[in-house]
Order: sequence, then structure tokens, then C-alpha cells
Amino acid sequence: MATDTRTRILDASAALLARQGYNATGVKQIVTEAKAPFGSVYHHFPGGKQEIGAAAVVISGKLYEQLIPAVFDNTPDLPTGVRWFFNGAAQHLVETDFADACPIATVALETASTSEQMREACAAVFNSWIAAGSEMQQTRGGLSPESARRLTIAMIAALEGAFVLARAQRSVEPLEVAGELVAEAAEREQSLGQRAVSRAPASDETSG
Amino acid sequence: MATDTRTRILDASAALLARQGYNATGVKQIVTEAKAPFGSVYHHFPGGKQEIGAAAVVISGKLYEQLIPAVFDNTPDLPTGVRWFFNGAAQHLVETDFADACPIATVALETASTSEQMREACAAVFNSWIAAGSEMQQTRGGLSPESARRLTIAMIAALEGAFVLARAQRSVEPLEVAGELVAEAAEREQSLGQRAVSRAPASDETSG
DNA sequence: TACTCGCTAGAGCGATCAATCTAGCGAGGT
DNA sequence: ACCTCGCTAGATTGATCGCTCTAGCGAGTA
Repeated sequence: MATDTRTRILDASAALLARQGYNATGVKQIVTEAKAPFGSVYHHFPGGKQEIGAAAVVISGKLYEQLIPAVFDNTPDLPTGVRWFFNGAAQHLVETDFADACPIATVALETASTSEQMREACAAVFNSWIAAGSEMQQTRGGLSPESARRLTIAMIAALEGAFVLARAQRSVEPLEVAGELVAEAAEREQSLGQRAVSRAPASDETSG
Repeated sequence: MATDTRTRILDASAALLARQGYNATGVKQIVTEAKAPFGSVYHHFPGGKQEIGAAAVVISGKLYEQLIPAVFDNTPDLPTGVRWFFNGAAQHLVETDFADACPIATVALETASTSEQMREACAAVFNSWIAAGSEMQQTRGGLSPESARRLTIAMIAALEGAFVLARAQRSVEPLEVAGELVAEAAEREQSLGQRAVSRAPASDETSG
């Protein structure tokens, strides 16, 4: 029934890193939150705090990656999905009193220049999000792989930056503005993609 | 000749907070870097680390705010200015080995939920950037106050988020993609604004 | 010469940090 | 019954944290 010690440590770490960042989260705090014995930490994670952090970041990344299909699979088109995505983020931010935004952004900035292990873990998460978003936009939006990748990167960047502004200002305005910017870009990309598809459903480019 | 102790403390703090964030920067490290006597810290800043951090954030904010006119005043039009801005950020990021991005973003995320004093200082900086960018886009791009504010917020958000991705991935691709997204939005906004201006240079809206 | 006071100077406080250490529990194998 | 070993358990280490404390320097005033 109860999850094992290792899982509890990682779950607690993921939650604490998301809310406090890396440097503000202590190993003692993690084991207290996880109701885990302190001595078990360095048995399961001989690499210490960095190994815990890297593993926790990956777990958070996989969890949040599921939000992409969860939102966009129930959406009429790409731009609407983008708007739902940003609106949902804004709503969650308000509900958590502007505490829960991106689970790894703070950690990514803190550790980008100080821990190669942590930096790589964060980069891997971002890459998985980009891959998942790109595939979604290709299959559901009819975008080319290049367009899908660029629009996904832009969407994630706009979301991350809007989180920074929103948490500092305690306002969802940045999320609304950034979301609309990306949604309008998605409208143009999708109309271009669908036009190309409907014009030449299964042929190479041969028009002049 | 030599700047006074208080100024040296703030300059050193601004540099350290930009590169390491708030929690990773110690007061001892600040006075060492500033070549300042430790005892002077709590004479000049009785509020302790938070007061130093808040003042340093504001100083960094004013310094970086000057980049907006410095770039956009020498640019042919708004979209070109946006591209120069993001390209310059990307170049600086590469030159500093992906260490120097936004001077306050890391601090903003770290302290948003733990120190009201720090959060307000960061929010004030972001607001001053938004005000400066909005005014620039109104005067140079012919945008309405509302459009200028929204485009500025979007630009800052895209830049901040692209920094997060770029530092984690050690790649300027996010800056290129996000910059292009904002530049294209600026193209549409400027063409709309200029069309409106040339159509009705000094009259109220009376068209149907 | 006395006195004030803004500032320098750094020793030292208690608390907390990440990490190491030894000790022992307890299920599975023989 | 006995042993093994994955795991629990927490005391302890040395370093560092933000901060407080007293002492004294040195320019300005009387």
C-alpha cells in the first residue's frame, strides 16, 4: 500500500523543488516531508543531493508532459488548445496563490551554471516537452516538423517567461498576453499547414 | 576615486545575484567580492540580506532598462529592433558561456513565494521595463498604449522564457525562435498602427 | 585637547547545511 | 537455527549560513 522509501523521497523532492527551488530545499527537509529515514537517503542516492534533484526533476517533467495530450486531445483546434493551456496554467497559479508554476524552471536557472548533472536533467525534460509538443502539433495541427518544433519552443518559452512575470507581479496578465501571442501564431501556422494539406493531400511539392 | 562601501556592496551583490541567484549568494561572499568590511554591511543595510538583495535587484533593473532605448533608438523599425534585441541577448549569452541572462529572473523565481520584500522589488523592475518598452513602442512603432503594453509584456515574457530554455540546453535556438515570434507579432502590430495613423492622423474613430 | 558619531573591523553566536559513520533490524536463503 | 544483506535509523562531523556584538578608527566641532 504505502509506496516505498525511494519513491516517497522522490515525490517529496519533486514537490519541494517545484515550490522552493534547489538551493532552498534541504535534504533534511526532504526526508521529513517524505517520512523517510535520513540514513536511507544516501543508500538509495549515493550521488547525494544532486542525484536526488536530477531524478526528481525528471519525474516532474514526465508528470507535466502528460498535460500536453491531456489538453490538446480534447480541443477543437490548435489555437484553442493553446488558449486552454495558458488559461489552465493561469487558473492553477491563482488557486495555489502563485506558488505552483513550472516545476523545474527555478531549479533550471539556479543550477544551469553550477551543476552539470542538474543542468542536463533539466535540459532533458525541456527536450522531452518539445518532442511531445512537436508531435502533437504535427498530428493535430498539420504542421511541418520544423514549424511544429519552432512553435512548440516558442510556446514553452512564452509560458515559462510569463510564469516569471506572473509570480513576481502576482497577476495572470502576462499569461493572458503571452498565450494570445502564441495562439495567434498557431492560427497562422495551422491555416498554412491545413491549406497545404488540403491542396496536396498526399503528394510532394510540385506547385510553382 | 574609489566608490564608497555601500555602492561596492550593491554592485557586487547585483553581479552575484545575477549569476548565482539569491539563495546561493552569501553575505560573506558579497563583502569579499566587494572588498568591504563585514561589519559595514549591517550598518548600511540594517534589513540584512533581503534589503541588500532588493536594492541590488533595483540597480540591475535600472541598468538593463537602458538597453531598451539603446537598441531600439538605432533601429529602422520595431520588428528589426526586436530581432536585434534577441540577437544581442543570444550573443551575450554565448560570450558569457550561458551564465549571464536576465539579472533578476532567478532571484524572482526563488523569492516570489518566500520574501514579500524581494518579490515586490522584482515586480517593480518588471513594471519599469514594461513601462519603458511600452513608451518606446508607442513613439517609435505608432502602437496604441494597449497594444504597446501587450506587445512589451509578450516580448519580455518570451525573452525570459527563452533564457530559461537556452541556459538549460546551452543553445541559442530558443532565443532565435522566440525572437522571431515576437518580431512577427511586432510587424503586424506596427503595420496596423501605421495604417491607422496614415488613415486618420488626428481624428477620433468615426468609421463604421 | 576633549568629545561626538558615522563607519570600519572582525570575532563569535546559534542554527543549519550536505554528507559520513556505525549500529542494528528483519526478511529470505540454506 | 544461522547467516546474509538490503535497508532503516540517527548521531555526528566540519563547514557555512545570516546575523549580533564590542572595539576602535578618524574626520568634524567646540
